[in-house]
Amino acid sequence: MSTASASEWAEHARAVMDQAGHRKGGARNAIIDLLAEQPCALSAIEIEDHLRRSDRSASRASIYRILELLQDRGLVVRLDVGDASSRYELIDPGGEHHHHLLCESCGRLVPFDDAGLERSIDRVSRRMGFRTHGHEVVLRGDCVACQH
Amino acid sequence: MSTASASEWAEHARAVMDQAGHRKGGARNAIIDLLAEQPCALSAIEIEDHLRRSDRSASRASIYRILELLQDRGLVVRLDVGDASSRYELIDPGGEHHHHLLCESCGRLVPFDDAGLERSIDRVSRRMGFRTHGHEVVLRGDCVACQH
DNA sequence: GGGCAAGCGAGACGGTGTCTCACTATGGCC
DNA sequence: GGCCATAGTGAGACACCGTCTCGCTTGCCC
Ligand SMILES: [Zn+2]
Ligand SMILES: [Zn+2]
Ligand SMILES: [Zn+2]
Ligand SMILES: [Zn+2]
Repeated sequence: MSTASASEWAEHARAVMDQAGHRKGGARNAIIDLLAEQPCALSAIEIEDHLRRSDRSASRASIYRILELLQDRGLVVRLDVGDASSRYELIDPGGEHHHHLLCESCGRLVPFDDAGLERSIDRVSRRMGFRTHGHEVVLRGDCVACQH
Repeated sequence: MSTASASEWAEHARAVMDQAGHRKGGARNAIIDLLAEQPCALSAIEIEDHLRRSDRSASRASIYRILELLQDRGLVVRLDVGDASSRYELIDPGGEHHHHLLCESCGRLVPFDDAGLERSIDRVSRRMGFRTHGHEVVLRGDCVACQH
């Protein structure tokens, strides 16, 4: 998620919302810009804090409302790693996505991607007869930095 | 999770707790028995409800306390599918485990397992240099019954 | 049986996420 | 540009899950 592709995503997101008939919105623009420059997922509370410290804050209700809108349009994905709060991150319009290791030592979320893993998921999904719209993989353990 | 292996697990769980120096406990026994007869994961609130309707209820504090104990001993696994509450299910002492499809139509949790998926997870974990203690895979979509 | 610590219950508490409702801003229309 | 309908937003009340405290109960060892 380089700076270039990040602002690309922001424009893409705004275009999608515009095309869907939504008016412009200050809070929504601020959230889109914030998400665009993140390397990985943010919780709703983290978004609230970041915005409060910037020049454009947003109320909690708006944050959840906007995140749900962005999810419905396929612009953002919500992921739950089980630490009492969901996190949100942008979806690459090119279809690329990644998964996460939750480090039990430092608590950080480490992204990774793997084509073989994606193929396995597709395969088992077909074998079971599911029609899947998405999936989530969370590893728990120690990241590279935390293996003393 | 047949009835036979379920009661096996209950005995196994009680033996592990006993060997770890824990005294007997009524609430703990009730929770172990309840988990043993479940085909898939239950939330803490569902456990509370089930027990309240039975002849041996347990307070919420005890439920969470006991579930954490069982987790620490590797008898139970907690999984989060993102609907605002964690769910708990027993771990097969033979090492077998499964993953889940969360059906977006009927809301049910459908278990499945797949050796290829497990291999992929091991492989990517090694490739990234993680030391993992566990993992979670959640598919979202429609189960077989919900594909009109 | 007596004593003590583990096990447990009841309820207060905190944080995340939802809901309502009034206010503000946007874009179409004149 | 000015008006209006309504989408967008903010503030706060609210609900829920999970945590914590603290006093009571129960199992276990002597
Ligand atoms: Zn990420
Ligand atoms: Zn994937
Ligand atoms: Zn299950
Ligand atoms: Zn697995």
